[in-house]
Amino acid sequence: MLSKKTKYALKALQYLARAKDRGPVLIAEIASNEGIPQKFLEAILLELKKEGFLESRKGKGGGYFLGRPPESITLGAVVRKMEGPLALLPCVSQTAYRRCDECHDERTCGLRMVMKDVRDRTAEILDNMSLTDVEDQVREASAARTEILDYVI
Amino acid sequence: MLSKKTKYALKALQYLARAKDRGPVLIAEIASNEGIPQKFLEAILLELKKEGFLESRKGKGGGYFLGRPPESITLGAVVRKMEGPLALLPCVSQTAYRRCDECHDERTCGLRMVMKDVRDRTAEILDNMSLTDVEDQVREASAARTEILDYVI
DNA sequence: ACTTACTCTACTTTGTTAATAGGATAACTT
DNA sequence: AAGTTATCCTATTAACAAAGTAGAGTAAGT
Repeated sequence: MLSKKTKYALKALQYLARAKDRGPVLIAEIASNEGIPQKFLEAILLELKKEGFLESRKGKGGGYFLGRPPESITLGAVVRKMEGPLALLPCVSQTAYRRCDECHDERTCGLRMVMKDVRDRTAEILDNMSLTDVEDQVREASAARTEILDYVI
Repeated sequence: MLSKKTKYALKALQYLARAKDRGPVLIAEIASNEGIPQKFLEAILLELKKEGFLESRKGKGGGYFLGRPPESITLGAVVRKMEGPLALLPCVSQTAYRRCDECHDERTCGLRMVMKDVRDRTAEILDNMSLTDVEDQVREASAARTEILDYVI
């Protein structure tokens, strides 16, 4: 399971992607609209800023906004930053490889082969899914729902 | 990442799958061969027994052995038992669904759609991978390695 | 100067992970 | 029946991470 911190980070980024033409957005606005504790969100946004995902302005008219175009921010990058490696075992992580100390021979570890497969598929999905892609999916899904409703009515 | 507990459980089950024609195996043997703290492993095996994956006999000649045929024990089932749901968000878990309290509308949550996809692919791999399948994969990989060596020599 | 809003440090609470210690119980052997 | 073997069970622990909270500091606009 993703931690709440990671989920909050993703929600906030999506919010800011949707608001990208409105200028800086207040932490308070994101917090209240997305149901995130404000103080906790402050820390999260700061972390995202340090990574370059976000920028901010202080004082009146200030707030947070995307630091890079939304199509260049992938869920994979965000999850890795907040949660750590996608892999289920250290020995199959691309970004944070570590040997399993109990393992005799990595090359013939069955568990490793399976978990590598899981990691690769997860990475394939998350690394190819940008904030823009997510919004597009939402729009498609909403459109499909509306069509169904039209048909029913 | 999987917890060590889960990894130990999987290693122990694989060990017992390989030893399935040798009768009961001592906790101490598994612990020393797989590099697992013995007392910790005791608790893990007990848990696996309660779930029906294992059976045991006490006293001399006793030990642990598989409670079901190895082809019927999937990595998915073991991971779910030891680690909890495969899903990255509670709202996409098949086995332990729970609403995300901050979420406005589950049907149009972009995050949910993506994470459902990740869950489904993970489940597809792990639920179709039995202890026997893992061993078969290992054998295949070893055979391939040997062929390459033969070729090189 | 005043207000606004992000920034930073420190702390708390709660829960989980990864064990360890020690005795109880069951089964087999002699 | 006594002794040995090996699992079973309860309790405790240290270390760490998750999910916040409190409060003062700093930069920017009016």
